[in-house]
This record gives sequence, structure tokens and C-alpha cells, in this order.
Amino acid sequence: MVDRSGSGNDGIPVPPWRRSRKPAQLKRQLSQERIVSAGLRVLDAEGLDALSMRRVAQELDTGPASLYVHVANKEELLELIYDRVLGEIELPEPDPGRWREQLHAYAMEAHRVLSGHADVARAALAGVPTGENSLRAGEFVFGLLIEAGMPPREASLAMDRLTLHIVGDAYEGSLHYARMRAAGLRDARVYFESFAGQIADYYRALPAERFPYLRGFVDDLIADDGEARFRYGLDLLLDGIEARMPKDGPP
Amino acid sequence: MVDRSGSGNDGIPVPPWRRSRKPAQLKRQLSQERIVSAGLRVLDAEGLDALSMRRVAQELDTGPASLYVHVANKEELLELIYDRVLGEIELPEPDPGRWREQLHAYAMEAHRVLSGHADVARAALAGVPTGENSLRAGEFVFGLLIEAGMPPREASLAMDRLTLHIVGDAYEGSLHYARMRAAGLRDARVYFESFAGQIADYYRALPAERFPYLRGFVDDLIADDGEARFRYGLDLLLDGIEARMPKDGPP
DNA sequence: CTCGTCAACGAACGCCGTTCGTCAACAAAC
DNA sequence: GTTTGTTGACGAACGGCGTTCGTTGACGAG
Repeated sequence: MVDRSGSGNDGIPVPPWRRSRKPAQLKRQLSQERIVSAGLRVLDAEGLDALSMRRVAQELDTGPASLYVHVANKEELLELIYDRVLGEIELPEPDPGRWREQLHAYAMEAHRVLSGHADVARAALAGVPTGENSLRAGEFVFGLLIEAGMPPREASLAMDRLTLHIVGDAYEGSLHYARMRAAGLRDARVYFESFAGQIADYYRALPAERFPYLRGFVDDLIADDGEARFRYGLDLLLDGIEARMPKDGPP
Repeated sequence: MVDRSGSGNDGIPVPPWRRSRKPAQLKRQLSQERIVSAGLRVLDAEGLDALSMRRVAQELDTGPASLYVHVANKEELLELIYDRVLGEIELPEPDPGRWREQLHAYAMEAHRVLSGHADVARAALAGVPTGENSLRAGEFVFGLLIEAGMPPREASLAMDRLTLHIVGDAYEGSLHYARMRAAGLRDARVYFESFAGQIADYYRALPAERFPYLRGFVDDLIADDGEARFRYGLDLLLDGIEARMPKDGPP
């Protein structure tokens, strides 16, 4: 452990006029990890719009300049937070024989984790997957597709589109979340209903001769919530992938 | 036409000491349309990051406060610009018998238009489609799916996922575009190759025992460019939709 | 000609990301 | 034990942002 009592002059207090301001050593604790944690805390509690370098610094009882020793800039901080969140995704042992089931579960899990952290997804589309946990997830999906029999080049495309669907949908959801927050609402269901109601009213007021379908089937347009839409798209993609999967005769 | 010569005193110039400063009437030209056009001009020329209210005002030789008479806030301006861009999409006469062909063409066209205007797609995921041109496109896709035989509720889901794929992919592309711009590059192909090269180097340096697939098939991961990826995902979705389309026997 | 209305706009507020120069604390060298 | 060099922390500042407020000046109505 570190000796925090001073420079060795045990017991004897340092003259107050020497230590110009600060309690000194107690602040020597900034690190990239602590910054990422503080950032994630702010993100979860107040949303991406509130996540500023100043706000994170405040959370750590310091000034914004101090962060730049451990983090290159805000974009890098966002990527680090994103990768930290991805770490929550739990992956099973890959079993190529059950690739579809496992990919479905992975997608739902990833979507759940991303949706659970306010709008971290907004930072996701930007970056290349280079973080520890991005790589881990990518290796899982990519390997599973290849071992299930898909040629690597096509597996690359399939993984890419699956990822876009997961992250893109979570991102879209995060925008709604931000809107809900801006409206002062707390309950997602309440927001969804009020939102859907507004859309419905608007669509019902459209001129019937120009927009017969949108106007005529309003109820179908607002029938399904975010999760159902995500599942539907996921099934579309997995169906397409399955149809392209080379079929082996039994060995 | 409006009489611009003054308050009726034809020919006689207004005393110069009355019009204290400005060339007067020449500035009475601000309108939502002009603001949207100026915004789109800035967006195309300098990207979304450069699109500030101040920059748009500058483009119109005025101050930022003047814009707020015609536009509620920046978000509304972005939505207006987005809808203006969507107006470039050309739609054919719907032919339900060729729904798949038409949807494919529509998606490619929409993707092309969105990709052609720097990063307008970044504004798209946020808003509900209420603009003139959003509605037009929605009516086209939705009506086509329904007339092809899909139940309205499922057609709603399918349209939603198709849109997410188009806009999400265009958005992702726009982020790369912004990155390219930030790197000072002008040629997308040059950027793509340098970018892919970096990824490849990075992946090749991964530990082989933890990431055998990503590391082993790097070349496949970077083989396809953005358009090929988009096409692949589009085909996956359309395949899935086709498989769900109720088949009518010949009438 | 007067007056009320409203588009235009200068100035300002309170944010933001980032940089610079300074300073305190430690480690190494003497 | 003293000096010196290094490095993390940080106060202050820069230039930019979105938006609001209060004023001004031109126009249309009376």
C-alpha cells in the first residue's frame, strides 16, 4: 500500500502555507478505466446528449483538461464506453449445428444490452470494431457462420448485415429514448402509446386520394412495437442466410 | 406581382437620410425554402458537421437569429433538408406483379440518393416520416407490398425493416464519408483502400489462438465495398419477404 | 400620414471540445 | 539529502455552438 501520510515526516503536520491548495495525493487516481466508468454512468443516467467531457470530469471532481491524459478525445471515449457495454454480452460455446438458434439468441442479447444502456448505440455505427469485446462478438458470429458451412466471403457479408440490423435498430431506438426523455416522460410504454397516437392522428388526416394505403391501414402501421419489428427483421435476415447455407448430406 | 418601387411615389427616390443603413427591400427574401436550400448546399459542400445554424445564416448573408422565424430549430431544419433530398427519388407506376423488382430498384435508388448527399442520412433515423416526400415513398412501398398480397400488418413490418436497412446503411456510409473528409481525402476509392488496409493490418496482428477466424480470413472481411454489402442485405431481406408472400394460384 | 405588426437581426447566455502553460508530486541521479 | 527530470492534474482560455431576447425598421391597413 502507498504511504499517504506525507513525505515521511510522520505525524507532524505540514505547514498549511506550504501545501498551497489541494489535499494532494488523494487526487492521484484518475485512470482510463475510471473515466470510462464515469462516462457510462452519465450516459445511463442522463443520455448521450448530456455526455460531455465537462460532465464526465465533473463526475470525477476534476476539470475537463485532466481527461485528455488518458483519452485522446471524445470520440475515443465513446468507443471505449461502447466496448465496455459490449462486454456485458454473454456468449455460449459455439455449436455450428445450431447456428441459427445461436445467432438468433446472440442478436437478441446484443440488442437487449445495447438498448439497456440509453443510447450507446449512437456511438457504435461510427467505429471499426477494434475493441476487445467487439472482436469477441465478431469472432463468435463469423466463426459460427463459417463452421456452419458458409464460405468466408459470404459469411463476412452476412455478419456485416446482421450487425447493421442490430446496431441500427438499437440506434433508432435510442433516438426515441432521447425524445422521450426530452418530453419529460419516464415510462417507455406511455411514450410509445402517445407517440403512436400522434402518428395515427397525423396519418388519418392525410388526403385519401394521394395516400390511400398509409391512411387506410394506420392501425397496422402502429400495431407492433420496437421489439417485434426487430424480431421480424432478424427472422428475415436469418431466413435469407439459411437459404444460402450450403446443405451437407448426412456424413 | 408586388410593387417594389416604394409606397406609391413612383420614380422619386426616397431621401437617403431616411433609409438609415440597409438597402432595405433587397433583404426581405428569407424564406423556409431558401433556408433549406442553403442548408443543403452547406451539407453537400462541407458535410453535416459543418452544418450549423450560424453557417447556414452566413450562407444567406444574415445572422443566425433570423432563421428562427422560418424554422423552429436545427432538428426541424434537418428534417426539412432530408425531405427535400428524398424528393429526388423517382418512383415508377406501381406494378404489384413485379413487386420484388420494383422494391429492389426503389431501394437502390433511395440508397443512391441518400449517399449522394453527403450525410443527410444522419438526420433520417431520428424523425418520423411526416414530410411530403417521405410519405410519397412510404405509400409506394407499403401499397406495393399490400397489392402484392401481403397482409397490411406484415407489410408494415416489412416496409419498416427495408427502410431501416436503406437509411441505416446510408448513415453508416456517411460516417465513413465524414472520416474521409476529416482525413483530407477526396477520392472514396483511395479512402476505402487505405481504410481496408489498416483494418487488415490490425486484424492480422490479432492473437491467432483467440481470433482464428477474424485473423485467418482478413481478406474476405475487406473484400466487398459498401455497395456490395448493401445489395447483399437487400437481397436477404427481399428473399425473406418473398418467402412470406402468399402465393396466389393463377386467376 | 399614422400606427400596429412582424420579419430581420445584433448582442448575449450558457454550453461545448480542445489546447496551453503551470504546478505539484514523485523517481532517479548525484 | 539535495537536485533534477518527468509526468499527471488542472485553471484558464479560445473559438465555436444553439438558442433567446429586445430592438429596429419596413410594410400594409386604416
